[in-house]
Amino acid sequence: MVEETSPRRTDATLAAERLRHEILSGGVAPGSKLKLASLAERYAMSRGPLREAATRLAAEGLVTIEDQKGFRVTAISREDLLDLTATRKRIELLALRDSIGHGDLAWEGHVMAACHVLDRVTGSDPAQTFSDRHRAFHEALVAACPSTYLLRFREQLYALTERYRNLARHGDHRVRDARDVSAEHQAIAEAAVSRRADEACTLLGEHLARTAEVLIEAYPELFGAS
Amino acid sequence: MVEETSPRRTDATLAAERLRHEILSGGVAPGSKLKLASLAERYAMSRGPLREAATRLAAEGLVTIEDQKGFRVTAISREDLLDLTATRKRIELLALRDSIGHGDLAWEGHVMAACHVLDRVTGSDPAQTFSDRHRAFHEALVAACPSTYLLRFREQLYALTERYRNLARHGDHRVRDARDVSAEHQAIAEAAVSRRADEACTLLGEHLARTAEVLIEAYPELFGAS
DNA sequence: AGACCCCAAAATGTCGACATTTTATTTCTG
DNA sequence: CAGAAATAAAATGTCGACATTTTGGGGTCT
Repeated sequence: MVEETSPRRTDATLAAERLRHEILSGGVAPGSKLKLASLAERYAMSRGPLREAATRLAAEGLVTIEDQKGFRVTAISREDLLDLTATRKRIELLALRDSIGHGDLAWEGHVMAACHVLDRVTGSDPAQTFSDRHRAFHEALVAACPSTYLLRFREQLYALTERYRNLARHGDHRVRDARDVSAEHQAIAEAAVSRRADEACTLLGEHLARTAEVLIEAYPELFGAS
Repeated sequence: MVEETSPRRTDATLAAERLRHEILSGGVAPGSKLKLASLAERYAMSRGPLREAATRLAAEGLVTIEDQKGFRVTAISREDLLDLTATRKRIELLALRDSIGHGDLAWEGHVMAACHVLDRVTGSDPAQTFSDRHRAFHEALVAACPSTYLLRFREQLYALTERYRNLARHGDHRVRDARDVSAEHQAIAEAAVSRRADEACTLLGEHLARTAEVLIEAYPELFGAS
């Protein structure tokens, strides 16, 4: 999907990107209010663009709007994580199967490249964080899916999952996977480019489920302090 | 789904509802610009709330934003309709299967009620238009699906489809179905409440595909004047 | 005639200020 | 002292005005 970057991004767009990054990376606590006044000061702009940015994020499920009471970061819960994971699995598998069916040689190359870069330590280029490379890999897997709607939904769900992941990591660092994530990724990539759709879907499904399990275990009670 | 109606809706929310209705009913041509100035005059409010309303509608896919160039009604195309239909079919079938699996007796009642009311002529209550009842029926079918994410996606896709339908009807009236839509609805409802999931999904899938065919045929070239 | 530049009209994006609602604090009462 | 009413503080929602960008038209030069 080509990023239609406008020649000159508007303040609202810029604010949306920045705020999205803050929420996704776990910088602001779930359920906390978005005080536009302080945000406006930090971002060095008026409240107008901030309102629009928050509205856009609300569309992605990262922010909730309550009339006359402003915006607040969407709360998290065990049920939400379960629903999110289950739905993501379904959507993601549909997209993967499509992608395997439609992908050409270039697609295979991108998948293998993203998989290769994923685990290696990119010593000199920390501009691409691990989260970015991880996102790029999963995106490459489904990139050949022809349905823009499905891909849009998938992206939304991926973003929401990423927030949970970053919140868990931010909370305490004991979320270290006992599993070999690297091997899982490689197995998925190989099955995908080899056009073994059933196997790839099975592997990806297990991969997602396992990720969710780790996250659920990471939240003993799910009451974030702040 | 309980409508969390805030005690006092804000102007932006009101504008969003009104504008959504206008776009869905085919009042404004696809691809046309949303001139906020004239809209502000018609709605008797400032451009601020209008901006927010348009932003929300952009999240639902009814409006597209281009930085520095404002908002415009999302364009329509044959490919978009095809993708939309295919994706909707997938999502809708997932939701229906879930709903059949989880629905209780009350759900069965609501489905049958919505189906019964659908075709009958409600002589004295035109407040519920046919579109509303049609929407209510399809919503009742999947109402027992436990996944809020899936239902949200389904609702979005349904709305987008409804726009195409209204545009076709608005364009020229020869979009009269040769098929017996009423019978199709009834068959789906019966299969659903009888817990014959496979049959219900097959019927609903054919129903959706047939609707899309009618729409595609309704657009000879798909170049809206204006 | 066609392409280019320049300029005016219109529309967008942003800001600061005001009215209203919510939220927190104080004060009064039983 | 508890609880509720009254009040003060803060935050939201909305408006009108200004700066910037896009858009459309006219004129000029090759």
